[in-house]
Amino acid sequence: MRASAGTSTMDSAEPIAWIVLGRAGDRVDAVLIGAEGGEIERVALSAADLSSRVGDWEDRAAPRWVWHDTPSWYAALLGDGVRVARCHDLRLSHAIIRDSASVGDAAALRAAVEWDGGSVEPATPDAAQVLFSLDEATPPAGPPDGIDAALREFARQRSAIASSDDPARLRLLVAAESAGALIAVEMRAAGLPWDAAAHDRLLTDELGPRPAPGAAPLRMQEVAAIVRDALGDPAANLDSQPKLLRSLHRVGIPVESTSKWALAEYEHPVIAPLLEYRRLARLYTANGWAWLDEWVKEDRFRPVYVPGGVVTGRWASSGGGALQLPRQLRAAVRADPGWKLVVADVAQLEPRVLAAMASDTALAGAARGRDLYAGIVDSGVVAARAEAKIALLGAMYGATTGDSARLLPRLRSAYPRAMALVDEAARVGDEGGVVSTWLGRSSPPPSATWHEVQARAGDVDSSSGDEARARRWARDRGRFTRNFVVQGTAAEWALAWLADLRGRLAAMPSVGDGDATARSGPVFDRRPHLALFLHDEVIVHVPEAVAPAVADAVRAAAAGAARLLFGAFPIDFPLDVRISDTAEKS
DNA sequence: AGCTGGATTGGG
DNA sequence: AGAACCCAATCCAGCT
Repeated sequence: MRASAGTSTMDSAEPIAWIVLGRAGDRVDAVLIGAEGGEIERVALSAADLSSRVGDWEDRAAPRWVWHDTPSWYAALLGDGVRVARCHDLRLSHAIIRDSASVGDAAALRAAVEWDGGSVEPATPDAAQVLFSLDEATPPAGPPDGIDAALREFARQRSAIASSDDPARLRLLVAAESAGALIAVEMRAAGLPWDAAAHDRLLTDELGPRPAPGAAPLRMQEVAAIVRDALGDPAANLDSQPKLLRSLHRVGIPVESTSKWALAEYEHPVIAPLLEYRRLARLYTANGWAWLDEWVKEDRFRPVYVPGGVVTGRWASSGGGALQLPRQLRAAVRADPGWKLVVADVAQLEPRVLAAMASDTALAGAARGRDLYAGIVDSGVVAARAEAKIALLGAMYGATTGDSARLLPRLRSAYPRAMALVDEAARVGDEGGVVSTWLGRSSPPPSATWHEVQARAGDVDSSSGDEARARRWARDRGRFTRNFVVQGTAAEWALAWLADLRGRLAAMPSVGDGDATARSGPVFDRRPHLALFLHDEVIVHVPEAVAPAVADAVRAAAAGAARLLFGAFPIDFPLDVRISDTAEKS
């Protein structure tokens, strides 16, 4: 290896397309690769130089960075103020390509089981735990981080993609997934602007002052006393489901569950205060002061996002409950002084994606430029918006009973192509097959147990119980694959939207010297940045002056995502976009 | 003591 | 009013 890339790198005939990184103790190995896949140069760096060298290469060559796991490289780069435009996350790409039904030969990838694990990043924000974990005898499982392993895996992946039925789509998918990995790290680094004082006021208004450790909040105690009074039992336990159930039975409420809906069936003085108690308890335990202390530091909520954490390709989160931001708490999401939030969500993302996947021009027409459900009503398919919604959701989720199932025949005759697509996905899953999203993410195959259950039902001496169970499992799987193709493709659209938007934000001018900066870290304190992503919603934290331009960029990115996935097919993805100080929904 | 599964409520 | 898909987080009960 040469000690330095020098200037010869930039003068060489072949431009740099990829730079693969790997670790070896305190050394970082970088391998520069040309567009044709040929190795241009190998460079050894000291870990201390990594950020400045990556920054130089990024400015001069704008390569796609290839690394084993995005968080374990990119978090430190961002901390040093280095942003990169593109990467190829080997771990995430491995999982997609390995399972994609479009890949002809995935045997080599399946054999490389060392790439199957999760990210090595800690699930908690506590840096001390990272240090301790390094001292452990058994390091946390994760993909290999050396250069040779990375080069071999990268070669396997490129070869497998080339063997795919549609290499361009699969390339698009791994690029989008990798862009998501960058964005997840960036959003954690920048954080969601969170007004801890406003959150505290909200808690105090609802629950009373913060209680001493071990004590319940005052307002919860008061409501609990009313509930116990109505139960005629001063010692009733309101937090244990079985005990509460027995208490309810004693006062003549024959519920079988203590859920909100079951209780709503009965008229009794205990019901209203009990529901109020549950609401307060939920707020206190899930998003109370303890949550605030743990997850909000210096007015930033920094959750751990897990790209690709859901089988369908949706993101998951680990800790903090980032993907369940309760409506009530949106008031605590607050832009820094001189900054605004651009809050945007897509109306009816999944049915629009379905219309485009199926080339269903009738459904796309109903969706054009307006509320999709209203469009279905206007087309005379059903009488009311609520019916349109329930029928379409039922079609995508696989409802078999109730109003939704009753309305399905009307959808089938109005939108035969869209309905055929989901019905076919259900049939394939029901029969044990694998289905794929628009870009080629495939559903996992049925488990060995699933196959055993089906096989047992086919035996000559199978019982009716065996057969009923096999049918039930088959139908369950059919509903899963039915939904998988739509939810998974919607996740791909959302990734494309996010990646396009990220590029537009990076191209916007940063704030001037006299303007307010945000408390969002070295890369993001002077420019608009993504602050939250929630399946079909984004929140961008922006300098006040550029808020309208960012709102336009969010819309343009949605149009870009539609073009990227569905080309010229006429499908709209209208957004609800608000410029505001908080993230509250209208 | 620590794990798992059920119940519940929150998100899409 | 619920059902039907994908989830996370909490607490409690019951188990090892």
